[in-house]
Amino acid sequence: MDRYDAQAIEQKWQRVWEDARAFNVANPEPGADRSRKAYVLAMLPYPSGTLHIGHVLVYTISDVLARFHARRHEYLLHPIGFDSFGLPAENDAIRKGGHPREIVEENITHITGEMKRMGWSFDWDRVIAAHEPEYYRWTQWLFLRLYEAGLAYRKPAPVKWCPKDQVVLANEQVHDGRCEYCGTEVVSKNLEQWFFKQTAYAQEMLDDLAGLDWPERIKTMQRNWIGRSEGAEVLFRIDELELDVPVFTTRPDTLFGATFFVLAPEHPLVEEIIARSPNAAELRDYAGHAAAKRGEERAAEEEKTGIFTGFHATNPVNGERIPIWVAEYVLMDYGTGAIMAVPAHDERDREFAERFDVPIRTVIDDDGVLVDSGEFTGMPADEAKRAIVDRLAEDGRGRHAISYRLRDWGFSRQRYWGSPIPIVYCEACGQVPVPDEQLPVVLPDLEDYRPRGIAPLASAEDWVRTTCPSCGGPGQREVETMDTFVDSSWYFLRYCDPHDDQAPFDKEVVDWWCPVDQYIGGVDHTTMHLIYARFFMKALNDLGIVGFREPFQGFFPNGWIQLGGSKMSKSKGNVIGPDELISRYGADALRLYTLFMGPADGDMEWADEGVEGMARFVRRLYRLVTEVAEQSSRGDAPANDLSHKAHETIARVTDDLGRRKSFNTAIAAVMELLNDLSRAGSADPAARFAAETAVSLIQPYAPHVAEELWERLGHSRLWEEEWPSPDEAQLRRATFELVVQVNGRVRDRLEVGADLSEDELVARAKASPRVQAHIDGAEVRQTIVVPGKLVNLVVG
RNA sequence: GCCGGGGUGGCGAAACUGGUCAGACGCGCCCGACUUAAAAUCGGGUGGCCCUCCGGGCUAUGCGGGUUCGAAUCCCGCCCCCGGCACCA
Repeated sequence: MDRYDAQAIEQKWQRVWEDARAFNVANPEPGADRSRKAYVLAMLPYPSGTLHIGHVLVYTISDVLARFHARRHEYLLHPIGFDSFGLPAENDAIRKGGHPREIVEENITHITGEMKRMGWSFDWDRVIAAHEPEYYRWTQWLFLRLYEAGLAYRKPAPVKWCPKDQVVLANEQVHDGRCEYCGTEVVSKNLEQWFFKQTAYAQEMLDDLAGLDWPERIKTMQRNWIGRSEGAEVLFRIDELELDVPVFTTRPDTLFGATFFVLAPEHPLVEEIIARSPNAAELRDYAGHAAAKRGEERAAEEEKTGIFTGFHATNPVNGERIPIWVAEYVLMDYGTGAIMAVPAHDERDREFAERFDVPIRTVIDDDGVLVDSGEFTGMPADEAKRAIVDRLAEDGRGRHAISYRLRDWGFSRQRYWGSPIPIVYCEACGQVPVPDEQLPVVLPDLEDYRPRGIAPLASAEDWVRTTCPSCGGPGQREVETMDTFVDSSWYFLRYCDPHDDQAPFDKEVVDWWCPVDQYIGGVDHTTMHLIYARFFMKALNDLGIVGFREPFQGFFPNGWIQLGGSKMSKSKGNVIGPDELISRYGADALRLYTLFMGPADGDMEWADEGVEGMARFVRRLYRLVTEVAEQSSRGDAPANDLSHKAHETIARVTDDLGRRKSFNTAIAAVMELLNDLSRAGSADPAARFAAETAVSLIQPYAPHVAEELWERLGHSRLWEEEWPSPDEAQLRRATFELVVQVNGRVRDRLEVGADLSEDELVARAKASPRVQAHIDGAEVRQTIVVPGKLVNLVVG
C-alpha cells in the first residue's frame, strides 16, 4: 500500500476541480425554483498582508457549509472578493512603501493562491475587488440614489478624529474611545461631514431582528447599539430668551420633582445665554473647557462640575421656575442636549444637587405612588407616566417620544484610498451630484497619498478642478473619499451579477439569490458592517432597487483562534499563516483541525499537537479505506452493527451540519465510525459501505483526501454526489440496552428486544439478580418506564 | 449599573426536548508490540477516593439550597469569567 501524500493528492484534486469548473455556478433561468438555492457567504477579507489562521477558520466554515449545501441543492452561490479600499489596505501600502493599488493587487494575488491551496470552493468567476473602477462605479451610483432620496447628506458636526490615522471615524469605529484600526485615542473635532441617515431605520432595524436566524447574543449587541428608550419630550419655557426648550426624559412621572435644569456645554443656547449674561467670561470658560474634553474624560470625572447661568426655566406641569445650569455630565449627542434634573430619583442629578446645594424633592414614595405631584398625587408611577404626558400634550407642552442611541453614519474620510464621492461644488449651484453617465469618478493616481489631516485628493488640482454638471461653470470635486464600509454594504449583491456594466446588478437575479442564507464572519462587525448593510438593504428596498429588506437571513459568528492565551495579531507577533501549515500537515488536516478544536463560534487556543492529531486521523482514514478498497468485496451491505453505525453517523453528521452547525461533533462522529470500521476489519460485510460513508461524510471538511479515496472505491466526482440519507429501518435496532435503575441509581443494563412492551420490560428488570439484590425484598412502590431507554424501580 | 453568554478530567471538549453507571471524540500521559535504538505506526489503559481488586463501593459537572422516581440540564440564592452598552437623562 502506498503512503498518504497530502501535497500530491491536494494538488491533483485542486487541478481537477478547476478543470471541471466544479465550483462555478451560472445564474438561474428566469422562474427557477428558489427553494433550490443556497447563498453561503463569508465576510470578504481586507487584502492587507497575507492570510492568517483566523481567516482559515472563517473560510473553512463557509466552505464546509457550501460543500454540504452543494450536495443537497441544485444552485449554490459561494463567492469571494476583496475589501481592497480603505484604511487597512492603505496602511499596509504605507508600511511597505508603494502605491496602494500595487500593494493591494500583489496581496490579492498572494491571498488568492493561499485560498486555492486551502481547497476552498469559491466561484472565482465572480471575484470582485472594491478598488476596481468597475466596482466603485456602482458604489458611487448607489450613493447618488441615496443622496437623491435625502438619505446621504452633508452637515457640520462634532466627529471622532484619529490623530494617528489622520481621519474621521464613524461612531461604530471607535471602541473604548480608541481607533478601530490603530488603537490611538480619538479626539473630537468639528467638521463638515457626509452622513447616511441610518437613524431613519432605527426602529425597523430593531423590529426586524426578530425574523433573523442570528444568535441571541448578536441580536442583543445590536439592540444595545441602537439603544431605544421610551419616554417623553417636554417643553420648558425660558422667559428671558422667549424660547421653548425641549428635553427628553424616560421618567415623565417625576416631572414634579424637577428642581433644576441642565444644558450640555455644547448646547447652542449656551452661546445665547453667554451673550446676555453678566458673568459671560466665567460661563464661556467653563463651557469651552468642558466641550473640548472627550466623552471618556467627562465620564471619568470624580465629581460633578457645572455652573449656574442666572437664567431660569419654567416647569410646564406646575409653572415653577427652576435654575438653569450648564454641566458637562449632560451630553449634546443624546436626547436633546438638555435635561430636567430630578435629584430625588436620578443618581447623577442627586450627586450634582448635593454638590451644589440644589433642593431635592421626593415625588414618588417607596410603594411607587406619586406624592406632592398636584392632581397626579396618589397615582401609581407607571400610570402617571402616561397620564402626565397626555396632559402635557393637550397643552402642547409635551409628547410621547422615543430616543435612540444610534447615530447617523459618518462615512466621509480624509484619506486617499477610497472611492471618490461623486459630488461637485459650484459657486452658483452649490452641491451638485455627478450625473450617472459620468461615473465612475476615477480616483486619480497620487505620488504622495499619505494622510496629512486634510484630504490628500485636494492636492490633485487638475482633478479637483472640473465643470459644474448643472450650469457648466467652474466647479470643484469633493476631495474626501468614502469609508470602505460603504463598499462592503452592498458587495454581496454584486456577486450575483458581477460583470454587469449597465447597472450595479440585475434586480431579478439579485432578488433570486438574496438574501444571503448563511453569512459567516467575526463578531467584531456586529455593530459596524452588520448595521450598515442592514441599513443599506432597507434604503435600497424603499428606492425599489432590491426586493427585500434584510441582507443576511442566517448569521454564524466565528470565534477567535488564540495563541498563548491572546488574540492573534500582527503587532503581538503571534500570527500563524496557512502556507507553512499546509506544507507540513496538508490543507485537509488543517481544515479539520480548525473545526475540531472546539465549537466554531467560541474562542479557541491553537495547539500544534492538535493539528498533528488531525494529520494522524487523515492518514488513518487513508490507510483503512484503501485497505477496504483493495480487499473487501462489493455488493449490498447487510444490516449488521457496522452498517447500523454508518447510518447513525449519516443522521448525526447531517443534523450537525444542517440544523446545529456543530462542526466539531460531526468530525467526532466520523471518527467513531472509523474506529468501528477498524475494529470490525475489512472482512466485515459492511466494511465497504462504512468506508464509503465515512469518505462521503468527511468530504466537506477534507475534500481532497475524500475525493482521492472515493476514486479508489471505484467512483468519481464525489463533489457532485448527492448527500447520503440514513435508512430509517437501519436506524432502528432489533435490541437495545435497557438501563435498570433502583431509586434512580443504575444497577444493571440488559440487552432486550426493541419490541417488548412496557410490562415485559418491567418484568425483565425485576428478574435481574443484581436488581433483586438492591430491592432486597422491599415493596416496589412506583415504576417508571422510558420506552427504548430505561426502567426505574422505586422501592421502600 | 443594565443586557447577553458561560463555569464539566491534566488540556480542547461531548452529553441536542430532565432519562443508558457524566466525560463521546481528540490531545497529553502511561503500558505493550514493531525497531539495535529512536521517530512513525499499531494495540491497550487513563475523573477522584476506597475495598475483601477477573469484582465491587463511594464520590464527582463553580458554591449552597430546592423541585423530581431521576438534575450538568429546571427553580431560588451566592461566587467567578467573557462579551455588549453605559454620566444615554
